[in-house]
Amino acid sequence: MPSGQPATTNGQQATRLPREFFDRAATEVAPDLLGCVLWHDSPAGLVAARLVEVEAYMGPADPASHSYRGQTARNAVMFGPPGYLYVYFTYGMHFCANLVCQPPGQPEAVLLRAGEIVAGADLATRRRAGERDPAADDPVHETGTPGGGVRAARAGANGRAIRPVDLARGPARLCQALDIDRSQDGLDACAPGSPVGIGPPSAADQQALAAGQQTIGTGPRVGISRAVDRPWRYWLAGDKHVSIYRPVKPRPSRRKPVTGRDTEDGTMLR
DNA sequence: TGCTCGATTACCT
DNA sequence: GGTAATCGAGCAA
Repeated sequence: MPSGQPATTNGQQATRLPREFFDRAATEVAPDLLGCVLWHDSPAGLVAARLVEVEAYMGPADPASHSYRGQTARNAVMFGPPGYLYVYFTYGMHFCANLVCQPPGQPEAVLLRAGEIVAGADLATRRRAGERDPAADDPVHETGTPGGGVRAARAGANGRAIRPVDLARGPARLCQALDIDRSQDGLDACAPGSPVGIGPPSAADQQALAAGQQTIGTGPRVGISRAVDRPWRYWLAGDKHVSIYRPVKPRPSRRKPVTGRDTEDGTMLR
């Protein structure tokens, strides 16, 4: 049962990052989020991930940001107060989660790209394998996950085992492991009682970072075609849970078939 | 209203 | 390494 303020793996109550933590530029918040623990306490159980990779999106000044073109129904949460979860749907089948930064009206956010599952690994594995949460038997949830059926079919097709390192390695995988979708859009990660929250790094992580044993890598963001020169991606150097960097590649056109006549060379333009 | 593209992933060769 | 899957958002006409 969701308690809103879940116990950690050692039974203690989790501490949430304060809202002031997010009331800064996304480029300042992003590296500080590395090592922090994001959790979702759903009806099916608690899953928590230690963040190892994030990206900063800087609002109207950043052509790669969803808020670059102004406020819409989709990105409205970005324009609100800091510490809220902004979840969007992309590629027809994936969800990605962000944490909103800066005060209302300054739509900056940090994309959560990858993490290490530190609690609820069994539940996360089942979700990643395409199984629906047993507790999520309401019809809205059942149909509210576009692509879920595809994923389930694919995962079930060959029963390929999901390696623990791959459970939350990638923004969409992270969302799937934590069962985050558009129904979590707009949740307050800082509010006591919220099913989604984020806490500070473990003592070991804090020590390692402070002592310089753990360093932070920076580089260009993944999968974007604009503002590719800005090194606003941050990760824990050497961590095996960091996703694989793939520069964006222009896709060939996918024009729908035209009845009667194709193009000269037979290729289907988009 | 129709078209294009996308902050991705899994599968196949 | 290449590509299919899949559909919502945003833009142009």
